[in-house]
Amino acid sequence: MNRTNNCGELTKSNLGQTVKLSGWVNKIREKGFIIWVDLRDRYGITQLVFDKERSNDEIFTTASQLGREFVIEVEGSVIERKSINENIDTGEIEILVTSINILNKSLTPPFTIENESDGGEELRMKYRYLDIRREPIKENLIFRHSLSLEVRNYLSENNFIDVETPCLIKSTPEGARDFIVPSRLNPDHYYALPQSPQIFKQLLMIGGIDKYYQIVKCFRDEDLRADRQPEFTQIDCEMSFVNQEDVFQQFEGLMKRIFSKFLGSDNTTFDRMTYESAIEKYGTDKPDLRYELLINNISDEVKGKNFQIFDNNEISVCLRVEGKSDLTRKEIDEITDWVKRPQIGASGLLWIKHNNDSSFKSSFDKFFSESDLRVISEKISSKPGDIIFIMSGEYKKTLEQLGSLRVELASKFNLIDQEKICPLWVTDFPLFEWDEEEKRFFSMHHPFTSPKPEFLDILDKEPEKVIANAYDLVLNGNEIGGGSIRIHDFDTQMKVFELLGMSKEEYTSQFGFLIEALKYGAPPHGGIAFGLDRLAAVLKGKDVIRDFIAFPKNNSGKDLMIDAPSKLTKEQLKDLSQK
RNA sequence: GGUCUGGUAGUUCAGUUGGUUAGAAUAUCUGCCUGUCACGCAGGGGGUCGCGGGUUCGAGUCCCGUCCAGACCGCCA
Repeated sequence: MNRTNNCGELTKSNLGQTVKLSGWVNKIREKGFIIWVDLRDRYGITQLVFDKERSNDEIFTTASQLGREFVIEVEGSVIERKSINENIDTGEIEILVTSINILNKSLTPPFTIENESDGGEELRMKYRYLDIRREPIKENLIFRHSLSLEVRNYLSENNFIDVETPCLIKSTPEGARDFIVPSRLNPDHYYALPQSPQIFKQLLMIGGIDKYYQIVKCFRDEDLRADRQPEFTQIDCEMSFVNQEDVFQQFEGLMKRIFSKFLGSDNTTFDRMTYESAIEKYGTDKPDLRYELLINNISDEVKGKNFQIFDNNEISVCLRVEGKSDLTRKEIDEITDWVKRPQIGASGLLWIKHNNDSSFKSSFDKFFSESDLRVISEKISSKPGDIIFIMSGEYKKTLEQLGSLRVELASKFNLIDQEKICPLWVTDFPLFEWDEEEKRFFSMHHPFTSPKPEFLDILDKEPEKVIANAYDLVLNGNEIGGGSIRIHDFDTQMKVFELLGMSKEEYTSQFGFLIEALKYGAPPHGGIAFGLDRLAAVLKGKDVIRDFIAFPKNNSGKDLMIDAPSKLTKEQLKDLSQK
């Protein structure tokens, strides 16, 4: 059975050797007297040749009966090709087959097993095992392996140890919806699958494991997106006796190693920005710094001209797009329609053209004279040839809408330098977020995030103003990781639970074990978690994480291949004491 | 929970104002082919137009409902 070589390695240097290969029939080309078969395995493609002169009849007949994706094993000699195929590594040689064994037949696959498959998403997911035979998917899985190996090596070299934490844990109401698992032995009681090993890693710190990591599955029962799966993998890390700066240094090291190994970039610089200025300048907490296109606040400049939109709104902000003053009315209308879609929800879009002849033209000329427009132009340093898009409205909403437009315009006008790598620490997140519906505070990160010490004295009085020791790592506009310095002090933790509207009974029953643990010498600690699936996709410049996961779920959380989730039998339900 | 887009041959898609036998490419099958590698040439087979109802002389096309898929909003501590 044993193959002597794989299908990706034979070259001219192997000429004359007798080899044995195994694999799948990728493609058959028949020309009457001669048959070529592209044999494919994980490592590549090798061309087999059968012909009426050099092969015996039996072998030639067998070859003529092959179909796509048949699994075969062949023996033969490595010979030089008469015409070279420069597209593949083995293109200089072929195998003149002397014996062939069909190990398994195959139905004709429902889509082509090629780099650019003709198969749609749904089919590829249903027959994922065939999809994985395709080079791009296979390469993604291999890449993911290399990435996670590199992460393990770095963390292990830096004294982190891999500790496994349980998957059947306790449900908590805070945060994302839990996936629930009924307990057969304890009727009416339920486990939850972890949204992250958060509390366990903190308990490991209290247990004296001062540097922990785990590449771990996490589960969140929320709606999916192209970059979000209900089960996903985190690189989960925690360290004791550290502050935010220590965490940054440690994980910039990890990222630099990854960028160097996988992107060939040896001197990436990490920017830093507070949450507040990210929102102000980019309208998002995950700015893409590969292009400029900053948001400018022109509220002061535009007020007082009797133009209601500007006068009555909280904020007026603009984007200056270089060299686009020649956009037509139709093009501007299209952009306006884009921001007015319900997904963005803007009520409109105003514009000023800074024409090439230095004159100005705007969509609100009725209210603004040329010199009024010049004031705005000077404020944001526009140049002849630029166009300025303006939105007005409520503070955060408007910034976010213009932020969405910023991303859209960057891609529409090709402003993104794909070669750039722009990692950014976003820092100083608020500790709490006010929820208007439930009329209470929620943790912006999670309830174990520590407030910055200088805000401790206003924690009670003005919780909305408290800044947390929390941070995200953003790469090219994607949130690839996030973490915080945790609360290690018993009193502060109780205070935070109370501010979240929890009674002593509630937080004791939900997090009693953690509160108890904080009383037994909890060290100061903090950490970070990276989304491995997303990191892999972002490093490869892809938006969709599904193809970096061997067996992903679809848009509605289903696995189309195994047909999950599915109904249970009455017997199973009875066992679980469920109705 | 919501918005949008799509569902026609194994597959990817086209299908005009509602009008003859629903097309193309590719895959598949047969024959031919003395060096192919997106091989080529000739021919054949292949359709519940997602499903249900309605309008109409007549529906792939229009209307209503429903299912499925994808993108997004809400959601994702």
